[in-house]
Amino acid sequence: MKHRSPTAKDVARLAGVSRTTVSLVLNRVPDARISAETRQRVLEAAARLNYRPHAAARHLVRGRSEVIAFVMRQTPDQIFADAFLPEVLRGLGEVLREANWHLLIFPLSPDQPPEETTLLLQERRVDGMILSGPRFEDREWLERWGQETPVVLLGHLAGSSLPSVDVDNVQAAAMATRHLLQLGHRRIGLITNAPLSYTASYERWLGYRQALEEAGLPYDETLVAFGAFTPASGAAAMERLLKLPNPPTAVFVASDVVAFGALQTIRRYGLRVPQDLALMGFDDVPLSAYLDPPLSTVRLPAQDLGREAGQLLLRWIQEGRPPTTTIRLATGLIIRQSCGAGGGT
Amino acid sequence: MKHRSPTAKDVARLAGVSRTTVSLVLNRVPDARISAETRQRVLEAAARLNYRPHAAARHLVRGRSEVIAFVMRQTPDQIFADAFLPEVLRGLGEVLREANWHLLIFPLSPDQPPEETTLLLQERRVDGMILSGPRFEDREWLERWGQETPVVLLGHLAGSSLPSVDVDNVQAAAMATRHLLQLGHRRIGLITNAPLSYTASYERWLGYRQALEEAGLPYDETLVAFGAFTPASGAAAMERLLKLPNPPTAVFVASDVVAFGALQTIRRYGLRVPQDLALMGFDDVPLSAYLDPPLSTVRLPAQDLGREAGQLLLRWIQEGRPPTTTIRLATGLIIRQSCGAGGGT
DNA sequence: TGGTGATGATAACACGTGTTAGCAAACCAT
DNA sequence: ATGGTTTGCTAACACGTGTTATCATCACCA
Repeated sequence: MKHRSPTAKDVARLAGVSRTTVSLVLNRVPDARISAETRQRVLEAAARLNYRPHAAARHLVRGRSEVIAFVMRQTPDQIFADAFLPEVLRGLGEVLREANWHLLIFPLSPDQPPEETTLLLQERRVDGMILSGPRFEDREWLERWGQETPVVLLGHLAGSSLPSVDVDNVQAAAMATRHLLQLGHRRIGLITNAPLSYTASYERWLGYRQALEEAGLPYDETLVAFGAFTPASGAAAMERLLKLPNPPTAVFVASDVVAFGALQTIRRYGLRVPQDLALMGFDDVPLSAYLDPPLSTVRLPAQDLGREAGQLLLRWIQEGRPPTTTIRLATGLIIRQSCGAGGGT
Repeated sequence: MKHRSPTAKDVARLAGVSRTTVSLVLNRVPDARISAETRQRVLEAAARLNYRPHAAARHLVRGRSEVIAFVMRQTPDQIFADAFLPEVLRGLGEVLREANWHLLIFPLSPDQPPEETTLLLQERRVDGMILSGPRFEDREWLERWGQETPVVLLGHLAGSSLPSVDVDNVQAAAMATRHLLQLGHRRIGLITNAPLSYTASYERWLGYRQALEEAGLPYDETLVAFGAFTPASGAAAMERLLKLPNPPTAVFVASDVVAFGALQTIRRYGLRVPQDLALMGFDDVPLSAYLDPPLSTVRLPAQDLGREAGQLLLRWIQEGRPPTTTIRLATGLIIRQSCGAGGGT
């Protein structure tokens, strides 16, 4: 037989007090006058019954679910490229656990309208959401909802006033490109991680240009090829670069996963990395260290991204007004062998 | 000013009927006698107000949250090895979306006691859970809770009577090993994906033995080395095998990720794959196709795993009694170049 | 002795929904 | 006309909690 789980009424009966008293004790209401002896009895009764308040009842009366949604606005391809998504969730999860909040996962592929997520809010299922990988098309919708409802962007959306957490892509891409420049390369190619309509992609492209400009080098459009999340796209992009009459001596691929495909093409052309062509990736996917040669790349503070996003959102919910902050986390350059500057084996 | 969201009472007022009628209409109660004209008025009012029932209120009165938990019982290392976890979530997400249920993510690292998840159930936050990567230590706990509360295992736990969904590891490992046998190898090594205390690891080891036995070959303990989720562990394991006086001519690595490390060691020893040593992986991690040489491996139906687990759990919840089913999904052999049977480039 | 606070606890309401029992009117058959 | 059935709707309760207003008791002081 199913055991009905104990309610506050049961605790009250066992302790010989009213249900109100139970509530006052267990919620530690500051200015409630309860004698030490009664308090003790209530606590013991609750412990003996192993009482836990019913989340829905609490939600109903308090107006808070203590749940937030993590909306994944990515194609399967992107999720696959986002190899560090589990890390993000881990950071986020830690923050939530400390606050005793919970996380609802809501996959929302780009062919679905963003309106579907508003159901979560209208049904009061969640108190706020983190939108991972916002898209340009979402702007109008966000503009309407973002003012009254807590939303934090993970990734960036140009022109949006919503608080967001992201990596400093421009700085990171510039840093990676500068490194190749310092190694003496003058013809440096770029393979993007995605079409430029994606903010992250655009910003990395910007960083690449910025580094070239600093070095007094012209921007050569033919040296830029476009990837689209997958290794296959990287393979095709690299092929285009290698077929140039005057191919680059180094290529910055703005995604490790795309770089895997690029590397495959390089091998197919019989070229050696880094001797014939230096390669630099982006993301520091866990497997990059195990490529041949190990891939130099840019490391993202994935766990911190999740943590910061969670803290920002909780702050908004608890304080009632949006923090105007935009957080940009710094990245780190990971030098391995593929760029030609590597140390040991 | 925050707009108070409309309740059923508002709809009732606008339609000029009682709240009860609104509820009867919107829930399509079968034997409720409502005139077509009234029904119409209610529907219009609800649409005009954009009314959505409050999930918590519904939950409270119905006794159902329509949320299930996905408990990730993995170390960070394992999650990293579980590169197809996003795929699992996608399959699961589709099933839930169709049923209008939701998914709560609950990370539970192995150093936390499983009891923590019971809070989710005691607070009635979820109606059931999918335990991904159950551990031996969880058995006692599952035995107590699993009888009264819906839990589906993703992965397998020996001796547990709970419904589970998993890959047929024995068959899969035997298939992989058989393939190497058919290529003429007689000294075939095994590098496990994890210690044998992990069921999946144990079963793959079993399949390996089974295939050897079928072929009339003795089981040679020295040819078995133990990995532990990471490439580094694979590198170390392979090193041990290569240092043998009579090393194997082929190695089955029961995890692609571990195989990456193994491959690195092979290279370090100046050996070629597959000419000097044939290699076979397991999991078909997305990047395996882009290794040098592309890794032959076993493909897991990740999306189906999630889908089946979701369906099983929903069935249990809706029918009120546990399905005694244990679902074992078949795998597929992916032949690339690393085992020496590969076709073109 | 009567008034004033402080102390300790509770009755009663609210949150928003699903559901059961019942009521009034209309309809039908005898 | 009368009694029974069907039709269309609603009042009232339940779910489990947080919170406010109120009540009883007792101590204290003038």
